[in-house]
This record gives sequence, C-alpha cells and structure tokens, in this order.
Amino acid sequence: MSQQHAAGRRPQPAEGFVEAVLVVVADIPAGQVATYGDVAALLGSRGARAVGRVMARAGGDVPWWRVVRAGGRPPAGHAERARRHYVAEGTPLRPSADDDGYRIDLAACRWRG
DNA sequence: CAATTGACTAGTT
DNA sequence: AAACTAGCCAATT
Repeated sequence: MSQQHAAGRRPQPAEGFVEAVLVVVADIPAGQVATYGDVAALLGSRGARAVGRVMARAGGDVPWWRVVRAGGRPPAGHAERARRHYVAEGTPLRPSADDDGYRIDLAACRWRG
C-alpha cells in the first residue's frame, strides 16, 4: 500500500515523548518521588509542563502520584488522591498549612534516575 | 502553520 | 510571604 498520503505519516516523536515519560515515571520506586523538571531532565528536555501534560492525558496507567512539583507539592488538583498513595507507600510527608494540607519531603525521598 | 494551552519552575515585585 | 512575570516544551486547536 503506498504511502498514506505522502506526509500523512504518524509522527513518532508524539508517542515517543509520551512513552518516554511513562517509562521514567514507572521507574520511580515506591516511597520515592521525582519532580516534573527531573523527569523532563532525564528525557533530555526541560519541559516540566510538557511532562505534566502527558500525565494529565496518559498518566492514568502509571504511578502519577510519584511525580510532584518542585517545592514538594502534589500534582495540582490531586492532593487528596495522591495523599492516600503516599501514606500507603510510606512516602515521608510533612504537615503544611496549604490547601493541600501536606507537603512531600523531597529532601528525604527525591529519586534520581 | 500561528496561536493557545497546560498535573511546571525560577526569578521579581 | 504572596502575587506576578517570564521562560520552557510538547500537544491541541
């Protein structure tokens, strides 16, 4: 079959980036966390927001709660859901006066690839 | 193809 | 210390 429309090919980088992010996130051990910027850095990019976008869209199949923001805050809008996972995995948390109610102790459980 | 957006980050005000 | 701004990158419209 011919080519699907000359340039109608499926751009690989699209899936490649998503896959790469999912692989890195899936590689984070339980009880530890990495920041969005760290995940991006492991991929050779600095797109912390791009990582967050992948999580929002395809993070449902990976331990998304192990990816946190710099400063130790859980993913925006998922603080309550993520907190149960941290407690279940023994991730060191710290009380906070924020709406999140807690903060992840990055100094104690930050993971490096 | 330009503009908008988004589970971000660091620096300023 | 909280709010604002600018910078970054990839996907979506």
